[in-house]
Amino acid sequence: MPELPEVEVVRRGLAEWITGREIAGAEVLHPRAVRRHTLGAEEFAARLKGRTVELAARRGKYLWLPLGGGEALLAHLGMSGQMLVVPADSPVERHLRVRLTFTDGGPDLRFVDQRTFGHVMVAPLSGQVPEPIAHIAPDPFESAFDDEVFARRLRTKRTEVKRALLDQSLISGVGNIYADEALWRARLHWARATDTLTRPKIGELLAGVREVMSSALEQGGTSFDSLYVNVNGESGYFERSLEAYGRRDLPCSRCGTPIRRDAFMNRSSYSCPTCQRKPR
DNA sequence: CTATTCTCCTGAGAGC
DNA sequence: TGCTCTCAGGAGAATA
Repeated sequence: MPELPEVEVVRRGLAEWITGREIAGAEVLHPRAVRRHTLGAEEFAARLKGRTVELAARRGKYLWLPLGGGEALLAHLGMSGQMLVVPADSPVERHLRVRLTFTDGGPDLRFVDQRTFGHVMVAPLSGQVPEPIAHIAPDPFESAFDDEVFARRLRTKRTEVKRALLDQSLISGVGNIYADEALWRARLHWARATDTLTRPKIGELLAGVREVMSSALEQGGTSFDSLYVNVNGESGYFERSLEAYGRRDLPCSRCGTPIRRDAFMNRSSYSCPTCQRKPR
């Protein structure tokens, strides 16, 4: 559920509330949350103790907190992960997985994750980016993202355009929801073969990705309040602004045709049968 | 090498 | 009411 805009909302919250603070201790309440930290939960906690958070960074759906010494606390929210900034004496959340306390006695940073697809780890930085995510492409809001390189790589692939959008090594930050929204904006069917896309159409697709994510980010900002870093996918934006995703049988806002749901990669794909013509 | 499928997980909601 | 089934889906691992 959390895609680039939601993760960016979290990053901003962390930048505001966690930057410059020294970690007093870390507690791992569920080992699965640190499964990608190869040295284990105890080492994870020990590695964090006494470290100071320098800033909050993000690429695509990953976010990380540089800790100095060439290392960072790297996090992926998965499906249901939340980073909450809550008073240290707040009751333990039902799905609390990792808890960080700080030497200033201020609010905790808590990683809460119902479905445990998310994870956190301490990882070395290689340049600006944590080593474990070096294979991830820049996201479309980074200056490092090159539209021409994306277009070239996209047309070289032999797959469907939606699969390509979800391929984080090609473009990062796009998940199932914003993929459907971007395709609707670009009037592209999800199954369109990437090697048949024209350069102008790829331009429309990238514009669609950027527009929908920018718009979502503007509205995502509203779900953040002072002591609470919210990753609440269903708030505000989803009710009002989605044009395709989750709108099965509802009229397309451009042409009135009922939106169609197709099975796609063991999940769903929503599109307008009229605006987004199925390829032969 | 590339492209695709499998797997992990919990809770909400539907259907009987 | 309480059970079973389906669905939600990111991304690394496994497979074709």
